Amino acid sequence: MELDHPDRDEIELAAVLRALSDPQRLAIVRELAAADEPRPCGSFALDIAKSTRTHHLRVLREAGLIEQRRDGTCKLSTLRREDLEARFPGLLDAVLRRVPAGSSIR
Amino acid sequence: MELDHPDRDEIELAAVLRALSDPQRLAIVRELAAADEPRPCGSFALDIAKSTRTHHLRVLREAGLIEQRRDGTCKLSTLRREDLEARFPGLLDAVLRRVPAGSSIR
DNA sequence: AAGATAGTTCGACGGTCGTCGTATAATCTC
DNA sequence: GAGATTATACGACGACCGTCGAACTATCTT
Repeated sequence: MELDHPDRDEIELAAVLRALSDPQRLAIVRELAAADEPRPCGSFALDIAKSTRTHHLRVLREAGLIEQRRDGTCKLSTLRREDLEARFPGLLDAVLRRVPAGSSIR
Repeated sequence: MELDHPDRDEIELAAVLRALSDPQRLAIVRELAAADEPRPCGSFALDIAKSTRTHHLRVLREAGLIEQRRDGTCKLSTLRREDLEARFPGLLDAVLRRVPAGSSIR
Protein backbone atom coordinates (compact mmCIF):
# COMPACT_ATOMS: atom_id res chain seq x y z
CA MET A 1 0.00 0.00 0.00
CA GLU A 2 1.61 3.17 -1.20
CA LEU A 3 1.05 6.64 0.11
CA ASP A 4 -0.35 9.03 -2.42
CA HIS A 5 1.36 12.38 -2.56
CA PRO A 6 0.08 14.91 -5.09
CA ASP A 7 2.63 16.09 -7.62
CA ARG A 8 3.81 19.63 -7.23
CA ASP A 9 1.55 20.92 -9.96
CA GLU A 10 -1.41 19.07 -8.55
CA ILE A 11 -1.33 20.89 -5.22
CA GLU A 12 -4.46 23.02 -4.96
CA LEU A 13 -4.66 26.27 -3.10
CA ALA A 14 -8.05 25.65 -1.57
CA ALA A 15 -6.92 22.26 -0.28
CA VAL A 16 -3.79 23.77 1.25
CA LEU A 17 -5.75 26.52 2.97
CA ARG A 18 -8.30 23.97 4.10
CA ALA A 19 -5.60 21.77 5.57
CA LEU A 20 -4.03 24.70 7.39
CA SER A 21 -7.30 25.94 8.82
CA ASP A 22 -7.31 23.37 11.61
CA PRO A 23 -5.38 24.35 14.77
CA GLN A 24 -3.94 20.87 15.25
CA ARG A 25 -2.69 20.68 11.70
CA LEU A 26 -1.33 24.20 11.85
CA ALA A 27 0.58 23.15 14.98
CA ILE A 28 2.00 20.14 13.18
CA VAL A 29 3.16 22.29 10.28
CA ARG A 30 4.73 24.79 12.66
CA GLU A 31 6.64 22.03 14.40
CA LEU A 32 7.82 20.63 11.10
CA ALA A 33 8.95 24.06 10.01
CA ALA A 34 10.77 24.73 13.26
CA ALA A 35 12.68 21.44 13.43
CA ASP A 36 14.06 21.21 9.95
CA GLU A 37 14.37 17.46 10.15
CA PRO A 38 12.02 14.59 9.42
CA ARG A 39 9.79 13.93 12.38
CA PRO A 40 8.16 10.65 13.38
CA CYS A 41 4.39 10.83 13.69
CA GLY A 42 4.42 10.24 17.42
CA SER A 43 6.74 13.13 18.18
CA PHE A 44 4.23 15.93 17.86
CA ALA A 45 3.05 17.68 21.00
CA LEU A 46 -0.63 17.07 20.40
CA ASP A 47 -3.16 16.02 23.01
CA ILE A 48 -5.25 13.89 20.70
CA ALA A 49 -5.76 10.19 20.06
CA LYS A 50 -3.34 8.34 17.83
CA SER A 51 -5.93 7.72 15.18
CA THR A 52 -6.84 11.40 15.08
CA ARG A 53 -3.19 12.29 14.63
CA THR A 54 -2.96 9.84 11.76
CA HIS A 55 -6.02 11.45 10.24
CA HIS A 56 -4.52 14.95 10.40
CA LEU A 57 -1.26 13.79 8.88
CA ARG A 58 -3.12 12.20 6.03
CA VAL A 59 -5.03 15.39 5.35
CA LEU A 60 -1.76 17.31 5.28
CA ARG A 61 -0.18 14.75 2.99
CA GLU A 62 -3.07 14.58 0.56
CA ALA A 63 -3.17 18.36 0.39
CA GLY A 64 0.50 18.30 -0.57
CA LEU A 65 1.85 19.97 2.55
CA ILE A 66 3.97 17.16 3.87
CA GLU A 67 5.79 14.12 2.62
CA GLN A 68 5.73 10.89 4.54
CA ARG A 69 8.08 7.99 4.13
CA ARG A 70 8.57 4.82 6.05
CA ASP A 71 11.69 4.37 8.17
CA GLY A 72 11.56 1.11 10.06
CA THR A 73 8.52 1.09 12.28
CA CYS A 74 8.37 4.89 12.17
CA LYS A 75 6.93 7.03 9.46
CA LEU A 76 8.83 10.25 9.01
CA SER A 77 7.16 13.47 7.97
CA THR A 78 8.75 16.45 6.29
CA LEU A 79 7.39 19.75 5.11
CA ARG A 80 7.33 20.12 1.31
CA ARG A 81 8.90 23.56 1.45
CA GLU A 82 10.28 23.70 -2.07
CA ASP A 83 7.16 22.43 -3.76
CA LEU A 84 4.97 24.84 -1.83
CA GLU A 85 7.29 27.76 -2.50
CA ALA A 86 7.32 26.97 -6.21
CA ARG A 87 3.60 26.57 -6.39
CA PHE A 88 2.47 29.35 -4.05
CA PRO A 89 5.39 31.71 -3.48
CA GLY A 90 5.40 33.33 -0.07
CA LEU A 91 2.37 31.49 1.22
CA LEU A 92 4.09 29.23 3.69
CA ASP A 93 6.27 32.04 5.01
CA ALA A 94 3.23 34.23 5.51
CA VAL A 95 1.38 31.49 7.35
CA LEU A 96 4.32 30.56 9.57
CA ARG A 97 5.44 34.08 10.37
CA ARG A 98 4.65 35.21 13.87
CA VAL A 99 2.01 37.88 14.27
CA PRO A 100 3.68 41.31 14.08
CA ALA A 101 3.77 43.21 17.36
CA GLY A 102 2.27 46.31 15.82
CA SER A 103 -0.77 44.56 14.51
CA SER A 104 -2.70 45.28 17.69
CA ILE A 105 -2.21 49.05 17.49
CA ARG A 106 -5.48 50.76 16.95
CA MET B 1 -28.82 45.58 14.02
CA GLU B 2 -25.14 46.23 13.59
CA LEU B 3 -22.66 44.15 11.68
CA ASP B 4 -19.84 42.79 13.78
CA HIS B 5 -16.42 43.19 12.28
CA PRO B 6 -13.47 41.86 14.29
CA ASP B 7 -10.86 44.44 15.18
CA ARG B 8 -7.57 44.15 13.38
CA ASP B 9 -5.86 42.45 16.29
CA GLU B 10 -8.74 40.06 16.72
CA ILE B 11 -8.38 38.55 13.26
CA GLU B 12 -7.30 34.94 13.64
CA LEU B 13 -5.15 33.10 11.17
CA ALA B 14 -7.07 29.84 11.31
CA ALA B 15 -10.34 31.67 10.71
CA VAL B 16 -8.87 33.52 7.73
CA LEU B 17 -7.54 30.33 6.20
CA ARG B 18 -10.82 28.61 6.91
CA ALA B 19 -12.75 31.39 5.20
CA LEU B 20 -10.47 31.26 2.17
CA SER B 21 -10.66 27.50 1.82
CA ASP B 22 -14.04 27.60 0.09
CA PRO B 23 -13.96 28.09 -3.69
CA GLN B 24 -16.92 30.47 -3.69
CA ARG B 25 -15.43 32.65 -1.00
CA LEU B 26 -12.03 32.59 -2.66
CA ALA B 27 -13.74 33.79 -5.84
CA ILE B 28 -15.41 36.62 -3.95
CA VAL B 29 -12.11 37.71 -2.46
CA ARG B 30 -10.43 37.58 -5.86
CA GLU B 31 -13.14 39.75 -7.36
CA LEU B 32 -12.85 42.23 -4.52
CA ALA B 33 -9.10 42.35 -4.95
CA ALA B 34 -9.34 42.84 -8.70
CA ALA B 35 -11.90 45.65 -8.64
CA ASP B 36 -10.45 47.96 -6.07
CA GLU B 37 -13.80 49.47 -5.30
CA PRO B 38 -16.61 48.56 -2.96
CA ARG B 39 -18.86 45.97 -4.51
CA PRO B 40 -22.54 45.39 -3.86
CA CYS B 41 -23.37 41.87 -2.72
CA GLY B 42 -25.32 41.05 -5.83
CA SER B 43 -22.51 41.88 -8.21
CA PHE B 44 -20.46 38.76 -7.75
CA ALA B 45 -20.38 36.22 -10.55
CA LEU B 46 -21.56 33.33 -8.42
CA ASP B 47 -24.07 30.72 -9.43
CA ILE B 48 -25.56 30.27 -6.00
CA ALA B 49 -28.73 31.26 -4.20
CA LYS B 50 -28.99 34.68 -2.62
CA SER B 51 -29.10 33.27 0.87
CA THR B 52 -25.98 31.22 0.23
CA ARG B 53 -24.19 34.33 -0.98
CA THR B 54 -25.23 36.14 2.17
CA HIS B 55 -23.85 33.26 4.18
CA HIS B 56 -20.45 33.36 2.47
CA LEU B 57 -20.17 37.10 2.88
CA ARG B 58 -20.92 36.79 6.56
CA VAL B 59 -18.22 34.15 6.97
CA LEU B 60 -15.75 36.46 5.24
CA ARG B 61 -16.79 39.40 7.35
CA GLU B 62 -16.65 37.56 10.65
CA ALA B 63 -13.23 36.21 9.77
CA GLY B 64 -12.07 39.78 9.21
CA LEU B 65 -11.49 39.53 5.48
CA ILE B 66 -14.04 42.03 4.30
CA GLU B 67 -15.85 45.08 5.55
CA GLN B 68 -19.51 45.59 4.79
CA ARG B 69 -21.42 48.81 5.06
CA ARG B 70 -24.88 49.81 4.07
CA ASP B 71 -25.39 52.19 1.16
CA GLY B 72 -29.03 52.72 0.41
CA THR B 73 -30.60 49.40 -0.42
CA CYS B 74 -27.19 47.97 -1.29
CA LYS B 75 -24.59 46.63 1.07
CA LEU B 76 -21.10 47.34 -0.15
CA SER B 77 -18.19 45.00 0.50
CA THR B 78 -14.52 45.88 0.52
CA LEU B 79 -11.42 43.83 1.14
CA ARG B 80 -9.63 44.71 4.40
CA ARG B 81 -6.26 44.90 2.70
CA GLU B 82 -4.45 47.06 5.20
CA ASP B 83 -5.65 45.20 8.26
CA LEU B 84 -4.74 41.87 6.73
CA GLU B 85 -1.34 43.09 5.60
CA ALA B 86 -0.59 44.45 9.07
CA ARG B 87 -1.74 41.30 10.79
CA PHE B 88 -0.42 38.66 8.38
CA PRO B 89 2.14 40.29 6.07
CA GLY B 90 2.28 38.77 2.63
CA LEU B 91 -0.56 36.35 3.19
CA LEU B 92 -3.14 37.98 0.98
CA ASP B 93 -0.64 38.57 -1.80
CA ALA B 94 0.42 34.95 -1.68
CA VAL B 95 -3.15 33.74 -1.81
CA LEU B 96 -4.18 36.06 -4.64
CA ARG B 97 -1.10 35.58 -6.76
CA ARG B 98 -1.63 33.50 -9.82
CA VAL B 99 0.02 30.10 -9.91
CA PRO B 100 3.53 30.46 -11.38
CA ALA B 101 3.97 28.95 -14.82
CA GLY B 102 7.02 26.99 -13.74
CA SER B 103 5.27 25.23 -10.93
CA SER B 104 4.26 22.35 -13.17
CA ILE B 105 7.79 21.54 -14.22
CA ARG B 106 8.85 18.18 -12.94
C1' DA C 1 -48.85 54.23 0.92
C1' DA C 2 -47.54 51.05 -2.63
C1' DG C 3 -44.26 48.84 -5.27
C1' DA C 4 -39.60 47.69 -6.41
C1' DT C 5 -34.99 46.49 -5.15
C1' DA C 6 -31.35 44.34 -2.24
C1' DG C 7 -30.18 41.54 1.53
C1' DT C 8 -31.24 38.84 5.66
C1' DT C 9 -33.26 35.19 8.57
C1' DC C 10 -34.98 30.84 9.33
C1' DG C 11 -35.47 25.94 9.20
C1' DA C 12 -34.23 22.02 6.71
C1' DC C 13 -31.43 18.74 4.06
C1' DG C 14 -27.41 15.97 2.99
C1' DG C 15 -22.54 15.78 3.26
C1' DT C 16 -18.23 16.40 5.42
C1' DC C 17 -15.22 16.96 9.53
C1' DG C 18 -12.83 16.06 13.95
C1' DT C 19 -12.76 12.89 17.34
C1' DC C 20 -12.53 8.47 19.58
C1' DG C 21 -11.71 3.29 20.72
C1' DT C 22 -10.71 -0.99 19.01
C1' DA C 23 -8.78 -3.96 15.88
C1' DT C 24 -5.23 -4.61 12.45
C1' DA C 25 -0.84 -4.17 9.81
C1' DA C 26 4.22 -3.47 9.34
C1' DT C 27 8.65 -3.51 11.15
C1' DC C 28 12.28 -4.23 14.50
C1' DT C 29 14.51 -6.92 18.40
C1' DC C 30 15.13 -10.82 21.01
C1' DG D 1 8.55 -17.13 15.88
C1' DA D 2 7.13 -14.06 19.96
C1' DG D 3 6.81 -9.78 21.66
C1' DA D 4 7.25 -4.86 21.43
C1' DT D 5 6.79 -0.58 18.96
C1' DT D 6 4.70 2.46 15.63
C1' DA D 7 1.29 3.67 12.80
C1' DT D 8 -3.09 2.67 9.96
C1' DA D 9 -7.99 1.14 9.04
C1' DC D 10 -12.59 0.97 10.36
C1' DG D 11 -16.85 2.16 12.21
C1' DA D 12 -19.31 5.29 14.92
C1' DC D 13 -20.77 9.53 16.96
C1' DG D 14 -21.93 14.48 17.34
C1' DA D 15 -20.95 18.87 15.33
C1' DC D 16 -20.44 21.79 11.71
C1' DC D 17 -20.78 23.29 6.72
C1' DG D 18 -22.73 24.58 2.14
C1' DT D 19 -26.82 24.74 0.02
C1' DC D 20 -31.59 25.85 -0.80
C1' DG D 21 -36.45 28.09 -0.74
C1' DA D 22 -39.70 30.79 1.53
C1' DA D 23 -40.73 34.43 4.43
C1' DC D 24 -39.15 38.69 6.11
C1' DT D 25 -36.76 43.45 6.68
C1' DA D 26 -34.93 47.70 5.10
C1' DT D 27 -34.44 51.24 1.88
C1' DC D 28 -35.51 53.91 -2.13
C1' DT D 29 -38.82 55.67 -5.69
C1' DT D 30 -43.04 57.04 -7.32
